[in-house]
Amino acid sequence: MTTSLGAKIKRHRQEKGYSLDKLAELTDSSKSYIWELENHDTRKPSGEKLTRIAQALEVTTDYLLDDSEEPSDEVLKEAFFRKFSKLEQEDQEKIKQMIDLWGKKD
Amino acid sequence: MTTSLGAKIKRHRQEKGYSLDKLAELTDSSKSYIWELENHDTRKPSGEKLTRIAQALEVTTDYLLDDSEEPSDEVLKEAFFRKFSKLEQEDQEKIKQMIDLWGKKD
DNA sequence: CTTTTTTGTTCGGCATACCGAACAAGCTTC
DNA sequence: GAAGCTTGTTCGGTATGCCGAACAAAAAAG
Repeated sequence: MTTSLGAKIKRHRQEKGYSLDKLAELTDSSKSYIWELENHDTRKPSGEKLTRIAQALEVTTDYLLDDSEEPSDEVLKEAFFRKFSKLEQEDQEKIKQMIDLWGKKD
Repeated sequence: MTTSLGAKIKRHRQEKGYSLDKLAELTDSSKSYIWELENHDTRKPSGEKLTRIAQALEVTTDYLLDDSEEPSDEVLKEAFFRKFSKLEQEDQEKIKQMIDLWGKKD
């Protein structure tokens, strides 16, 4: 049961309640192109577009490209981590400390 | 200190001792295109090409695309991740929310 | 209902991703 | 030196990524 790139984009976009326009805006794309991606499986977006879309939908590029994979916890976690990487160093440190703290409680 | 996509490909290709031809073969590309990627920073490879290249060079697509990241960060990611995954679901959610919040400030 | 706003769809066209093949510039080995 | 490899470079062409803007459908407001 293969799930195409287009179907994945559509599913995650709708799960997030985004219109074509909204997702286009979030990814610096045109809504017509987003529509083409969803409905014509022949399209091969550039790495840049793909990462923008993956970020907006909070999944990984690898997940989007792989025809068979289901959105597992791993995928969501990785997408989450990408956000973390974008934070300022200082804030990253705070989060790390928190994780250390929580990790020790029982 | 930004490192462009082209520079990264070239560096990792040479570190692995691959010729243009060899990398092209590994990624189902033409060597002329690989050369263009390395030497013309205007190029924006498709998601498919990008993942093939990332696989051949044993790096991540995110690393290739992000202008600032250093390869050693990859190791840090994994360590951070392992800790995070050990937290209880509830605590993971809290961390997520915090990251979302901090990510939005500018 | 009619009008307005939001959403999805189609289409023509410019820019560029990507290729094959030819050309150059090193090498080795004779 | 020349002949033969192996690398890197250039270039013309085709396919397609991606856009804007117009059109259609549906939903919300009046």
